[in-house]
Amino acid sequence: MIQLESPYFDPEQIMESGQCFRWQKKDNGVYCLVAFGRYLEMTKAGNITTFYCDEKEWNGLWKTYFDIDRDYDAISQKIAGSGDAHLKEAFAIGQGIRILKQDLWEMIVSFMISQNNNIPRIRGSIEALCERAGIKCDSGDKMSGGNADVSLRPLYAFPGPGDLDTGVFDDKSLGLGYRAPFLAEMFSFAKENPGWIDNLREMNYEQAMDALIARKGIGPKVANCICLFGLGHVDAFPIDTHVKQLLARYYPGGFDFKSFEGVAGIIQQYLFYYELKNK
DNA sequence: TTACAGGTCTTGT
DNA sequence: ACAAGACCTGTA
Repeated sequence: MIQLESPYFDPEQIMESGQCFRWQKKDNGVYCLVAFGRYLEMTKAGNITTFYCDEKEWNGLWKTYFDIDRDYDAISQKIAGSGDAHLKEAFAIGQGIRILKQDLWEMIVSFMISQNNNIPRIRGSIEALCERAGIKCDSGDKMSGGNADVSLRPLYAFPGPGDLDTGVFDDKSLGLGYRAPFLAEMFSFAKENPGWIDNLREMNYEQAMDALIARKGIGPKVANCICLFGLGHVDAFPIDTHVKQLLARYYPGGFDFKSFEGVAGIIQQYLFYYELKNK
């Protein structure tokens, strides 16, 4: 196992910050997730988070996924030194949030599903797609305490572009609604153009935004989420219905983006989380 | 019944 | 360029 001591890591807050849809909290307080085809469990006690994996897997995969190398203390100090009282409040509530570096393709599909939708249905649709593809994730033997509830555990890897039949999206039980044709088109496009995804990784923020928005079913908000959570462009600042409301209410004179250049996307998560907590 | 959910597309000006 | 209106569907 791996242990991390930091006030800037909280599984509960990350899970509720809306950037990931496949994390789960089990009855015994264990958090679990599937990413990049791997299953992982975590627990938190005080400022110490325990990850149930070995050092090789930690260094090769999760360290990047959890954004471990970023200096969140510097962000904390930047916020403390700002004159933004609302942001300070938000950070006090959600300082355990991090920007996950998630699988790019998974982010594209997940946030396409998220448009004009609610969290429970988004999660249901995503999990249903994973089950439909039926690719077992590499999990097995690493369950904390050996008491994992298999019925709750996400068992399937996220399907790649070629892992689902195009007809699957017509199935109403997936709950995709009017987004189904967008997704069918994206899956078939990505399958026929395997270089498209890799090219996105080589682009800067503006280029990636243009390439993403060119696809049907991806607008500015979804593209920003993909840039932020899948490409690590931390200047991306997704403006959804909640952020729009919060900006109008707490920043009527305009938000000071210049002061937070280079971390705007992370700031957005604190604000978003705080807004949700207050509703 | 209506409104809303981490929006986007299409159409009309 | 910008403003409506439509859109699947579960939940309150």
